[in-house]
Amino acid sequence: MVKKVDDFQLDHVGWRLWDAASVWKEKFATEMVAMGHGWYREARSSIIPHIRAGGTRQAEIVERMGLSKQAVQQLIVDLESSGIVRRDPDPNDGRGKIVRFTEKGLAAQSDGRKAKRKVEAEVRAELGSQEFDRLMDALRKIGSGA
Amino acid sequence: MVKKVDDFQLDHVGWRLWDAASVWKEKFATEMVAMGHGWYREARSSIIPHIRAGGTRQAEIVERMGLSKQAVQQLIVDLESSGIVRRDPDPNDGRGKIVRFTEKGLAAQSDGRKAKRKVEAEVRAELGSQEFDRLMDALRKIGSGA
DNA sequence: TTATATCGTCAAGAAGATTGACTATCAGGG
DNA sequence: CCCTGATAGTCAATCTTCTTGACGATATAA
Repeated sequence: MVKKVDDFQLDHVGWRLWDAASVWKEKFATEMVAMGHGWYREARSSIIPHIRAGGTRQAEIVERMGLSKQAVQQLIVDLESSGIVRRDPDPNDGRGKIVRFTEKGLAAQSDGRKAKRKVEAEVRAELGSQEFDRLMDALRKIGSGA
Repeated sequence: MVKKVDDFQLDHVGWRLWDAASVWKEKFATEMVAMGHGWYREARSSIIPHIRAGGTRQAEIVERMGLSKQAVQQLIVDLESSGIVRRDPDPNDGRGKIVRFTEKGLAAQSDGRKAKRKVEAEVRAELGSQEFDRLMDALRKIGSGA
């Protein structure tokens, strides 16, 4: 199925942003699957960039992602059962847990970066370097300010 | 809750596009609610721009939206029970149904256009007209081609 | 007229996220 | 040292959005 715009009222920034973001996600997911990460799914993978090399506390991931702690937990549990991350108790806080990559997780993270670079390079080629940089500037301006 | 980027790996086109699209959606929803459309929710409202003044066949909406026909139907049923649209049998095809706006629906569509213009104007003001136009060009290039 | 395809519907369920209720732990003030 | 209140994580139930599967009715073409 193909989305259409033409004669209706869809040619505005909001839709264009969403559409472009969708294209990006699809390309990225395709790359990840091609690299053998069959477990890859949007929601799960959205956690990955929030885990530091040395591990990140669950509460910090919650804060960073802007989701409820329960939602984040469910995603982490899924990633855990897929062998992407593991959780250790926080030595400095008996309540806390630290989320760390497993070997498999580190590989996924590395492939994720590879996929990101590849898709980004495609977009840059499509637009030209200068226009790409201008796009990024504009997006940063109208984004959430992060 | 606030999303964060800083020292992680989130400053790339995909995330920026998604983030900017999120900001847009939130602003738009806020406008709609402010105009009294309490029924407004993202999924439901995504149908509205696909209904023509003279009505649109359900099957055409399905094709345009790129969702399953069942998903589209559920959204239409919801809109119907909120009094936004009604459905008449298609006089030219005993199988088909034509989705039309009610009075309330026409008002919502009109307010939707108003909200769109308002939010778009905000973004244009933030970027400057020239940069805004360049952004739109770039987004059209990297979008789904519609 | 008889296949075949299309249009819409009903039902069940997966995926992602939410809210509410609860336990364990921490940190600060008496 | 012991309350009090805030924080970290968990468990359970539920909501929204969308999917797949099965189906009846109508259209189209051989």
